[in-house]
Amino acid sequence: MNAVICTVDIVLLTLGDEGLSVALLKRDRQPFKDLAALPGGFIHADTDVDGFDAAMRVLSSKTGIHAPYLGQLATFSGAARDPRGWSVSLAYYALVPFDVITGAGHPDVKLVPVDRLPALPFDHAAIVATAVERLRSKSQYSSLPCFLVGELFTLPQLQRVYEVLMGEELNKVSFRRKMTELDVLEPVEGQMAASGASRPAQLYRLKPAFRDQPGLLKRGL
Amino acid sequence: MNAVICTVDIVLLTLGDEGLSVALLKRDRQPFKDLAALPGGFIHADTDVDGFDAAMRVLSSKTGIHAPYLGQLATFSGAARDPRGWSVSLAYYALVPFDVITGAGHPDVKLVPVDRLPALPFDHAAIVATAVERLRSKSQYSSLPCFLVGELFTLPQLQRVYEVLMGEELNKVSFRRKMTELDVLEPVEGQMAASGASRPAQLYRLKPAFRDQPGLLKRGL
DNA sequence: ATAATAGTGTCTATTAGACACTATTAA
DNA sequence: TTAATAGTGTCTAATAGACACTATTAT
Repeated sequence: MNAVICTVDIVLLTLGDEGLSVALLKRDRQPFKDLAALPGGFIHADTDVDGFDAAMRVLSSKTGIHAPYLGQLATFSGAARDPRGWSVSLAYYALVPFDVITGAGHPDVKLVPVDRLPALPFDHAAIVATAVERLRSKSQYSSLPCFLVGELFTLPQLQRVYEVLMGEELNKVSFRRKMTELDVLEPVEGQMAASGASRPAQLYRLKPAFRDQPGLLKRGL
Repeated sequence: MNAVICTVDIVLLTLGDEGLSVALLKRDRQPFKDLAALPGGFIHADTDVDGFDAAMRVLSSKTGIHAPYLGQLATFSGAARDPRGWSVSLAYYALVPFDVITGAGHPDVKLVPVDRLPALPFDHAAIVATAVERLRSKSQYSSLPCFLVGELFTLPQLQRVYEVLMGEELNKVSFRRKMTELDVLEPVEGQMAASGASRPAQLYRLKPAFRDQPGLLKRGL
């Protein structure tokens, strides 16, 4: 009755010069050996506490990255998605600042813009699409995009992140009102970001209570 | 490496006189035999196409009910949730009009208000809580609650459903504006609902395109 | 006619966006 | 000083809610 392959797959997203990108890894075993795919692996029933724990293990062992945000995405399952048999993939999505990936210096990790994906094995294309959709949706009404910037950031930087995710320009006054309403940021006193030949911007960071999970707005934008 | 129990559990929700309620079934086997629990069962890797297919099978075989809405909720997993070992439960939630459950006449199915749940086996209490939260959240900005009323309904009936789910009274004019904006309903010409000694209300039904999935609002409420 | 609830027109309050103005830096 | 971008005050537009009025039924 039961002969199900149980795996975890991670959609590690970041925002770089080429837009929203996903981390892909060359597969080191069959099936689809040597193809670029999502970082993933089997559930280790003897050592993993639960799916989230397995996701953290897979993410850090395959990429060396500790993401500030890691959340359950959805579960992809069925007889057709893996040639080895009926399988379940617990898909998680992680958000991480660009320089955390480049800085981790894992040479196998390739960042690929989500709108220029190569053909992916299994149903990984659908998993990535679901993750992107989830991130874009949550960007409408939460502070989730804050996990794509570094620990310290300015409001103009953050606004540009929101704008890329939402695919539209945002009103500066409204955006700042919404950030105030979200109430997840605190200014870092005295510090300013060095920009070009213009006024430097106030630096902010996430309030401690929101470093692991986003804050939510009543009304979006 | 793999010895994972793969199951499906269904949170079947409906709206009755006692408020939002969940369908529980007396377990017919160990563990927790004879305790009330969510309808669930093992994945049948030899016959189920995928998790959704397994959820439909479990729902109809255990309760005899075909729900107008069935969606993936989340996946609950880990070493501790099932005494038999490391397990994965693909949790789905289903919405169904009250009279579909009572009319199906499955005597084992007990409807229990979600705010007066008995102690439940496994992590079923957490699964139900997640489903209720999801439904309440989606009620803010989608037509999901429409799946809790019958095929034909009036706007005052639907508004009462939204009010129960959201736990607050809604402005009649605003509610109707939002329903118009959602654009998922069509009036059933000529028909009126028989009420008491007052003006009968126009009957509506879901537009065919929205009979399987809800419509969404830009701005909530 | 009266009571009861459905449905709508319209005014007011709240929220979002446009726009302009001041602030602060490098060159 | 100018150029460039940060940050804010304030007016206008859009949206949501309050309230009252008309509509339609049973008694």
